[in-house]
Amino acid sequence: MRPRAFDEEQALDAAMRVFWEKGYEATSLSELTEKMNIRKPSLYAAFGDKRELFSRSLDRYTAKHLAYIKRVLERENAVIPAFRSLLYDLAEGGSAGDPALGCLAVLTLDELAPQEAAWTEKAWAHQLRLAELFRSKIDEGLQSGELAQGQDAEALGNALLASVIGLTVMLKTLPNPTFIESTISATLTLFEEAES
Amino acid sequence: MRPRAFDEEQALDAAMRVFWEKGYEATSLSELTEKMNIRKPSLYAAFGDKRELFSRSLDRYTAKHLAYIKRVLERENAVIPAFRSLLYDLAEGGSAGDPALGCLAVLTLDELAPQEAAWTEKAWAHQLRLAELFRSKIDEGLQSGELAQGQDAEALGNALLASVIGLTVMLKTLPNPTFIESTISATLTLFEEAES
DNA sequence: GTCGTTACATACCGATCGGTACAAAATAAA
DNA sequence: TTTATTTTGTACCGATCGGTATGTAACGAC
Repeated sequence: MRPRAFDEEQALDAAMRVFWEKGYEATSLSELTEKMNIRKPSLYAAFGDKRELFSRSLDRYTAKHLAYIKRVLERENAVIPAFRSLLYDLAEGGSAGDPALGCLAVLTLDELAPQEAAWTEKAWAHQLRLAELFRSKIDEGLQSGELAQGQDAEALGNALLASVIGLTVMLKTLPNPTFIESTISATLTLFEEAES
Repeated sequence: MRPRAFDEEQALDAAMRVFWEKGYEATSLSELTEKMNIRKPSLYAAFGDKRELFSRSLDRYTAKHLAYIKRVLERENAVIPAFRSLLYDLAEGGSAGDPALGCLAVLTLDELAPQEAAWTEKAWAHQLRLAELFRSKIDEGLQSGELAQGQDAEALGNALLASVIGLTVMLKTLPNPTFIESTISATLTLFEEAES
């Protein structure tokens, strides 16, 4: 009967951001309630416990992240420029504008792999969706003739995903721009035609 | 005057292993003392606090890891087979024999980047040493004629490092072998000659 | 207005966290 | 054998952890 004094999605966004910055273990309820600007009982009433809150944060993150990657890949029709655009976008911090933030799904894989199977499965499923996205974009290039026949779109997509993950992790330390630049340009040579 | 009842390096190895499996935050002193098989006062006398113990564990890890990578790359004279060997070795769990363990240096970058600059600098310095190792191996291939001239050894090394990091993270969820196999084979096409 | 219900803030819970005081035990030097 | 010194195990410290009991405030229904 008494209405919520806070916006649930807004609070969830704040929680997602904290988990994104610090990971699950290093995030305390005190910091969560502070950044979400609600008190603990409200948090527990609306989201359950810390684990459920993280789970919902991760869901929200992967949904937004997938949409963001899809959007970036669609900015360019041609495949190689599209991936070049994606890689440079990531280097500049992607949707959040901060390269040092990294990726919550990757952090979940890395930090929580041994201990929380359900979460790492979520995070991995997200990577598989990205791989599928990559593959379908590459398929477009194969059909349009931009890419030479004989390349394995799925394998290439997987390799690009590995590169994206690796690059994302490296960016957390803000390496110098020439390092990033050279890494990206070499990564894009994955698209060069293989001479069987 | 009273001698140590435990071997310091052995205890440090045990600590390193726990941090490696769980990360810094999720590792408690209780678990450390249990796995190291020493009591807390002994731990603090020998290693300082938890942070110093982690720091020494990380140093030990990077030293061993660098030596391991170097060893693997030297197993094959030719560059491409050497990197193929490295990637498949990682897929089978590397020196520890467990792919799901991942890499402590990568985990440090990912988990501790915002909060502990000294550690992430150490972890990043390690990645730079790996990149340099990759570059010098690639240079060998350029000089021997195995690789076509005109390739940027440093850029290629960086891109391979990104792939290795990404692959390592992916392996923490034990994806199916065909996924890994296709990722590796596509990654190795980085060595295909670029047609300027 | 009154009532029923919900969300709110405060204040608290046991458990565990990282870290230490202290005294017994073990050794090398004398 | 005594003594000085270090390590050891136990038992404990304050702080913080995730999570909750409780009473009050704010609304919709009537």
